[in-house]
Order: sequence, then C-alpha cells, then structure tokens
Amino acid sequence: MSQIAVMEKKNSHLVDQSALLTRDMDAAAASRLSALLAKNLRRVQVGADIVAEGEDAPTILLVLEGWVALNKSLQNGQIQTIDLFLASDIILPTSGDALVSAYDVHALTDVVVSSISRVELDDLEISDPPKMWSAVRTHEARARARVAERTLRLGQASAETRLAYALIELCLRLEGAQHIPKDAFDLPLTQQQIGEYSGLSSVHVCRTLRRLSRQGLIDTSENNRVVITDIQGLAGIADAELDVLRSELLAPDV
Amino acid sequence: MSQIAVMEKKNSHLVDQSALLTRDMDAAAASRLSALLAKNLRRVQVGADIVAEGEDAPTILLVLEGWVALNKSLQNGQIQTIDLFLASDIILPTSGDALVSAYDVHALTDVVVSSISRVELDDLEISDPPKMWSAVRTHEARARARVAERTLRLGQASAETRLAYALIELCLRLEGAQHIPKDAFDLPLTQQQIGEYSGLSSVHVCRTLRRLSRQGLIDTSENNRVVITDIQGLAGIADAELDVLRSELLAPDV
DNA sequence: CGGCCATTTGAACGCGCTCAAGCGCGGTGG
DNA sequence: CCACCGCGCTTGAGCGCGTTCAAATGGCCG
Repeated sequence: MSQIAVMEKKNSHLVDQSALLTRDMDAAAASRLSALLAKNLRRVQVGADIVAEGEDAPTILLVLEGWVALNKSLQNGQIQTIDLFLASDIILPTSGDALVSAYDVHALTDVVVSSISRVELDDLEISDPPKMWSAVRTHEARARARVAERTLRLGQASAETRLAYALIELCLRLEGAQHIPKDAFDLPLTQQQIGEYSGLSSVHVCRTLRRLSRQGLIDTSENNRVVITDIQGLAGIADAELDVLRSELLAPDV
Repeated sequence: MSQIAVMEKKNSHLVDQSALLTRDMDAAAASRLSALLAKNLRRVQVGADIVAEGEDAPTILLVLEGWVALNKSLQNGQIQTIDLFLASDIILPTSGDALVSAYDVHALTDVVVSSISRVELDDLEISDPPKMWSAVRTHEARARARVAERTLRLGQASAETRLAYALIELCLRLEGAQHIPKDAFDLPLTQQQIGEYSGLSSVHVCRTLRRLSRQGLIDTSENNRVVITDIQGLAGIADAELDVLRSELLAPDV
C-alpha cells in the first residue's frame, strides 16, 4: 500500500463528511470529488489561522472536525466573529472578487478541513453536474439564517438576550439527527471569544453568564462546558421559539 | 395588441434588469425566464410589506426598482434591518425550510419586484441549465460581504463609525458602472429606519448625523438627501478603505 | 513550587437610551 | 387664507447598561 493510500484510508471517516456534497452525483464524479477532498485535507492546530484576511482563499472550505470562527477586525484590533462553523459545515471565505478572503478563518480547536480552490472547481464543473451547488446553497441558507438571528439581537437586544441566544443556537446546532436539544455540550471558547461572537467584552460575558447561572438556567461550573438546565427559560430570555428556530437553523438538505 | 402584450412592453425596461439572470443562457431559455419574470411582476407601495414574516415566500425575489429592507423583529416590536436591497439586487427571503420567510421584506419606497417561486424554479430547472444560479451566487457573495462588514461594526464600533460606514456603503453601491463614488444621493429612509439599519435609536441617529455634518464630512440640509463632502474623512471614521470595500461590495458578475 | 492564562469581582466612567418638549414642514379642511 | 393637524427632525436632561481599568482568585502544566 502506498503511503498516500494509507493516509486516505485513515482519513476516510473524515471525508465521509463530504457525503453531503457528493450526494446525487454519479459514482465517477463523486469519487473524483472525494479524492480531491482527500488530497486537500489539512490539519490545523488550535489558535492558528486557517486563512488570514487578505490571503488567497479557497472558494469552498469544508469543516470535517473541530470548531472554526469566521472573524473580521477593525484597525484597532477589535475582533468580531461573524459566524461559527462546526463539523460538516461549509465555509465560503471569499467575498465578491472570489480570490482574496475578507475574513480571518480561525481554528478554535484542533481542526481538520478540506477545500476546493477556484481552478479545481472549474475543472470539476466541466465534467460534473453542479449538483454540488445545491448542497452549498442549503448550507448558505442556514448560515444566512444564523447571521440574521444574531444580527437582530446584536442590534436590538440586551447582553443577557444575546448570550442566551448564542447558547440556544449552539445547543440546537449540536443536537444532531435526533430532534432533542443537546442540553449539555463542550464549548471550546474562552469568555473573550464568546464576547467576540456576541459583541460583548469578556468581563461582561462573565458577569452575564453568572447571572444566567444564578437564575438556574445554565450551569457553567465545569470548565469549557455548558449545561442548560432550563432550556425553556433560556429560550424565553433569548427571545426565541425553539421550534421556529430549529426549522430555520437546521433546515434539511434539499 | 393584447392587454398583456402592452403591459409587457411597458415593463420591458424593468425586466431588462433580469439580464443578469439570463446571461449565458441560450435564447429560448432566456426568453422563457424573462416571460416568467414579466408575469410575476409586482408593484408595491411605500411602507407596505412585500413578504411578511411567516408567510409563504418566493425562493428568489428580484428588485427591479426602488429600495427594499429585509427586517427581523423581536417580540417587543424592536426592528433590525438585516440588509438593504436596491434595483437589480436579488433577495433570498427563505431560510432553511425553503418555504416560509423568516423576514419581513419591506418596501422603503414605491417598488417594483418580480419573483420565482419554488415550483416555477423546479420547472425551469428541468429544461434550463442552472447558469442562473451563478448570478445568484455572485449576488449572495456581495450580500454576505455587506452583512459581515456591518456586523463587525454593529458588534464592535461606535455609533459614529456605524453611521459613517452605512453612508459609505450606500455611496459605493450607488456608484454604478463608472468607478467614482456617488457622493450625493437620495436616501429614502427616515432617521428611525436608518437607526434600524445601524442598530441605533432614531434620536441618536439624529445627533450623530449632525455631528458628522458639523465636522464638515456630510451635508444633510436637503431632506431625504445626503451629500458626502469629505469621503476620505468619512471613510476614516467608518474604519474602511474605499478600494478594499469596493472590491468586496461591488464584485463583478463572474 | 512558580508561572501563566482564564475567570471573577469591584469601582468608576461614558456612550447611547428613554422621556419629553419644541420646531419645521406638508397636507387638509373650515 | 390661515388654523390645525400629523409626522419627522432636533435638542435637552437624566439614567442605566456595558465598558475600561485594576486587582484578586482559580486552574493547569512545567
């Protein structure tokens, strides 16, 4: 067995995440795409940038494992996290000009990603039907819904509401196939990073989390872990309805 | 001439905006799509909702004339404008479930729109190559860039920066084909609505606009009209570089 | 044990909000 | 014609939420 073949075997469970891209493709096209993704597999350590702002960026970036933040920052260094991505999510790091990234794509944990560059995409397009874009559109619709809900609260709601919402959002996104909220989960973000996500200072994140915790809504005693003890109460503070939110954020693949 | 034919003639300059969708299609497909858009043409008055939150929504909504706001609101009635759309922009009002809108789509001026519903889209897809999606993706990339830039400032920047940025953004989007910023333009928003766009109260919008005006950066003496008198200065306060921003927001159609 | 980083808590400031009153302008009707 | 609205803009006063600065505490690893 060649070294590459061994590597591909070892990583096969990761590339399986790409099933969402290859679905509906004919077998030949699907295997060509899988091979491309296996070739472009990349492991990135916690805290490193997967793509830096202003760098050349792939057109499509696939998260296979770990947590990824899409960040933008002001000249004074203040960071805002535009969106968070988990395993199986699709990141489109380029804005209009389709070459250079307008964002920092940051590894919040050790991460495994794969990617498709613009030229590779053009090569595929020649031979493969663009069924793939349908999956990309679904993911983009979910991302739009997430960003809109967060923007609403960032612009109009209190710190308590913003944080409660962030927790509810992550809780729902992590719930997976079975439709029960995952009310206890690892949250590999520092309070600083939670603040970057919700537009708050780390100090105020701390205060507000403790307040939620004192109200008996969450339990943060274990480090880097959140237990939601009263999801209805938390959803109330987040100004969210769980069912509605779920249908927005977890829309099925079309 | 039949009445419908007359109407289609009268509206032809509007449907021409759809050239961006039909580009690269073969003539037959293009004319079928144009006919569909002409059939679905709709005029909406200032202040009316084009699509209300929770209603069935078209998959693609095309703005042919006027200004449109994509709004979300909290239970207490507070409104946040997620994005603004001008003539020739494409709105994707559905989130995940692809049927019901998660937004209010609101006419800020008298507006002409057209739309393609999910079923119409499926019908087209059968016969027409999905070249159209390429245009949609381009527009979506621009929309993502806009939302990201605004989210960054909504989360991290002062009222002055947010407002300066909003003006710069609109100024660039209105500049059109020639690459000179349109430094004087009609702004058909009340200060209340500017506040909904930038996450500020109408009172503070007023104060901040006056401050910008006192600094000699803008002139708002004429009602519903903005003249940018020092675009470099304004860009400085907005924490933006005009060239970079332009390439993000006005990316060419691929 | 010491060193480092994240979290926690306190104190004080200030930006942007709310409440409230006044102003300017266009439209309507006596 | 002017009186009278109604709506949006303007300005003032005061408050409160979230910030910054600072110091103390806690947890993890060398």
